[in-house]
Amino acid sequence: MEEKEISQAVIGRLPRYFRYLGELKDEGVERISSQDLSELMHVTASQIRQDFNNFGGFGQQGYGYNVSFLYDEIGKILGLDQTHSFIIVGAGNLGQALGNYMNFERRGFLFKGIFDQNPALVGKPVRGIPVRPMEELEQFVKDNGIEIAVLTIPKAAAVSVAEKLVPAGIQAIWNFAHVDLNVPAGVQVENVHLSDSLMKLSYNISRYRQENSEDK
Amino acid sequence: MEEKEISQAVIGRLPRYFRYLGELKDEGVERISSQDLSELMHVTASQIRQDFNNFGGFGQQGYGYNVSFLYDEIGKILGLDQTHSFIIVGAGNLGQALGNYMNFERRGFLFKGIFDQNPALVGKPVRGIPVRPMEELEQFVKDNGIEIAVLTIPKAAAVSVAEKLVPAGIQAIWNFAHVDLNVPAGVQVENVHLSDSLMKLSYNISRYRQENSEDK
DNA sequence: TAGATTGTTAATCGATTAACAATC
DNA sequence: TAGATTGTTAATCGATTAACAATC
Repeated sequence: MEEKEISQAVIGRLPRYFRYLGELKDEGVERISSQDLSELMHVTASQIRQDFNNFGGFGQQGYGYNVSFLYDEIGKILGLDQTHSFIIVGAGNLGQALGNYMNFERRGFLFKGIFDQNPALVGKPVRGIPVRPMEELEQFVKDNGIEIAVLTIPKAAAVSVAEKLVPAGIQAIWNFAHVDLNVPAGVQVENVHLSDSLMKLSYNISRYRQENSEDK
Repeated sequence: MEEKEISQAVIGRLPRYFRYLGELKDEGVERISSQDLSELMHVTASQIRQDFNNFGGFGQQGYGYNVSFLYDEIGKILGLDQTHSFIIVGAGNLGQALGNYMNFERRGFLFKGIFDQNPALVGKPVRGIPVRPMEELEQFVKDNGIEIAVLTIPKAAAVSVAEKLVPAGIQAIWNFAHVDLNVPAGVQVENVHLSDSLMKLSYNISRYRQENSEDK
């Protein structure tokens, strides 16, 4: 029964495959070889074949991969054949921006509610859904079987909100707060630490400058 | 002269060290051993020492690491001892949210301008800075020596905007558009693909469910 | 069938962890 | 000095790449 665990390195590449295959599909491309895909995506053909084979044989010798089939299969692996309900906790700039971002819907992520502890924001509609007070958070998650909570609140608040969400039955947290959350195994956490990302960019700017001044 | 290249795996961990050290510093902690830090951060002490030693010896045998010193050093490595000017291209929900996000300033990232091709948005102030029309983008980058462009525009527009930014002298692109940008070496690109992140989360939800239904 | 291309095993590479001598 | 803890080398682990037999 014990399926071999797929490494997060592989998982991390799946969305990119999914994107390229979606584009190929839209262009009407029917089949593609690992070689052609590797040139398009700038990765090795070997890696592509290894990655896909983690999930079973999607291709055919002498033919390659059927674009549409492979696209659908990767979608299923990513769970995109199902819908996922989500709420946003924190109706500040970022929370509202994510609430208004329509593209998540297209992938089956359904925006169900948004919460804030600031009374001035409560009632304000975000994409037609009024901001709810924080007091209603746990009951709302329970009543509506919410799967994903998006945390766009300051880090001080994030830890305690996570602690409330877990017993309410949340299954996953998409964490934009700049703090590491400690949740039980079984609750998935995906961090988006924007300032970390910006720091990496900053490092690479500095490094490049240094390299090019040294080489003089 | 050839410095040994630091792997991106190491770079990717630096912001997290920086965050923990900043918190320790704020708490008034003066020194910490790799062992103690490893327990706090849930990584191995060995990795911590290896990571730091990529940049030279920051510690002292028998003592550990001076928190404040190490914090400053990592800040320097990340280029946070210098300021970086940035502009935002795309004044939609996400662009405005990032413009209003104050915390970047604290790390030396200075918000210099915001652009949009929608005439209805032009002139609208975002954190006191009026949205400029796209036509002014290149000249503005040149005139103000802008280092970083934040792309919060649809993917179709992102590729052509990047092609304009490069000759205008942009040094780095923080790319929120869901597309891979092809820029010359020397222009740093850091991608924030939110939907990819959400797909990973979705995968982990599905995987966990499967594992726990199989084990029944 | 012959050619093309996968699936998969083996080889390589790089990153992580362990171990310990150096040294504060 | 003795104890603690780094810096660094060696061992292990995992991920990537190469190679090729299987097969469409």
